[in-house]
Amino acid sequence: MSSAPLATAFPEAGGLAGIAGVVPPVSPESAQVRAQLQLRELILSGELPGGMRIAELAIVERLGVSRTPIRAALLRLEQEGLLEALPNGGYAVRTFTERDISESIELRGTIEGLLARLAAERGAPPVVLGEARRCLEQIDAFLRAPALSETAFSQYVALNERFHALLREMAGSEVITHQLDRVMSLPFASPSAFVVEQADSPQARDMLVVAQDQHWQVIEAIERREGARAEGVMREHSRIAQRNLRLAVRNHVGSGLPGVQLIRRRG
Amino acid sequence: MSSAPLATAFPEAGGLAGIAGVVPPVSPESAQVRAQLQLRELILSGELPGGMRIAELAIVERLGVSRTPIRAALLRLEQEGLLEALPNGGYAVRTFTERDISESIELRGTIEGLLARLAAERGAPPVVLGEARRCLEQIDAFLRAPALSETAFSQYVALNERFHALLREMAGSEVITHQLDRVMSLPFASPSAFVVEQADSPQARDMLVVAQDQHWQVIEAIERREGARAEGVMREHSRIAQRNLRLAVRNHVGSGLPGVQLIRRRG
DNA sequence: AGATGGACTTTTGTATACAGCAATACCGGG
DNA sequence: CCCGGTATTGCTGTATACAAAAGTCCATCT
Repeated sequence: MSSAPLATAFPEAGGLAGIAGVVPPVSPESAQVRAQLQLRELILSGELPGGMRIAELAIVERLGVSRTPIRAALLRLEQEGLLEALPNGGYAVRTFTERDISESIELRGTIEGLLARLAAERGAPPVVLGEARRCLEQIDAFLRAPALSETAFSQYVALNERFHALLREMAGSEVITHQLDRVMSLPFASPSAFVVEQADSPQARDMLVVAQDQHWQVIEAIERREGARAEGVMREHSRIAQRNLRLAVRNHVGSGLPGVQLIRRRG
Repeated sequence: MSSAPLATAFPEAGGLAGIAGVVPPVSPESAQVRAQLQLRELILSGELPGGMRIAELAIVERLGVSRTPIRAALLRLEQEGLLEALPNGGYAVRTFTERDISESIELRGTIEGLLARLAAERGAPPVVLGEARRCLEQIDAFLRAPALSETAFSQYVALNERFHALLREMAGSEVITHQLDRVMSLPFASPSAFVVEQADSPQARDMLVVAQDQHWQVIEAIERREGARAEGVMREHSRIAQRNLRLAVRNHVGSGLPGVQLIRRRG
């Protein structure tokens, strides 16, 4: 607190960090981005529990950066939906009811449906379609095995996200894609949010088989210019996540799942 | 620039404002909010034309507030979609193609459709339904006149927005409503964006009659728990805005419409 | 005892200084 | 005349000082 003149000697590490060593010099990004990432990490890991008031100075001490980048990070996290602004200044860690998450997923499915329909109606670029097919073929290869290893699952997640990204690209709509990104930044709204959680469940593979079939049907619908079908399939596709959400909440699973502590019973 | 020591003598007005009188002491809000509102105003009025790079210092001089609240305002306007962040720091005023706007409207219609469906499926609170009916009856009263005055139009706009707000309330979904708000903050995505523009058109009243019919049909669908119908009507309802957009662009109308300068030919 | 007032503390809002970075312009050499 | 390198300038990122507002706690008065 009294080492002000020294601070500028550590411009990259910033403020107390270089002195107290509170934070290892982790990433080369700007302090703002680092603060944002670290804060998100702290929230999702449960160290900053849902409902807790966030004071800037506390974060300053914790992350070893000055208030300015912290404020920016807090603002961004608020826009992202992880924090809520309190009436008289300051922020609190937001909590989510099961219903909130369910609605996020429904919204995600609706927007993905819109994108799929647009892709079908306008026609998707053949290159992207080709990439999507190849992506799906890779998933097919994974699913050929009767049981899936841990790593197979995480690779599925990667391919799944890639496929969804390609789908967004097919519609060629910057505006809608951008808004979809916003929705997916909400906890658990992303397509693969609960996949890993179900990895050891006996029906886990079957669930993926169903999802993968929907992937193929969407591609087919888009190629055949069947807009309504493409939209419908994507909406239904999102409801797999709904089921997984319900399972996760029922079974109290998910101690390993980052962010579960933010789920509040009753809303 | 050189009056630094004096600045703190004008805490409320802030910095240069109290000295140069660049800005009348308009509102009692915080400097941040004021800056955000004024900046939006400057952008939508075309004083900061589309594509223009925004330097913080320039805004500081213009608004007479220090960099801190300006930065916050810029960040918020970026999230809002009016500015885009440049790769090497700083912002530029975003421009929109006709297609961008069309997609914003389509997205708005899709989300409103989702909300209408949810309201129908879950059942809307009778109180809100009642308010909506009364709102629509007021619009009916306006439309009884064969031709509409300027003020009648602006009152229509107010009632229209109120109706759409009530519709959002019916679904009772905070998450989705919040995202819809985000979408509607994009220029021209709001339900009444182009209504006023068509005020002097001969078919103006007819357009409103059609829109008002859709309003009633949505309410009826929600009351009868007809989810798919409610959704479909709301989607189609948004396409009136699509038509108005096309008209406005074709006729080069809209010199009075705030933000038209942001529409870029070709995308 | 309870309420009320006031001092104190905590926290955010705002202004501003400083450093690094990037673009640009200018100058010298080929 | 053109090219390359360097100085300059302007801008953002960061830190921090200061002020105002909100909350807190205690003492005093009713």
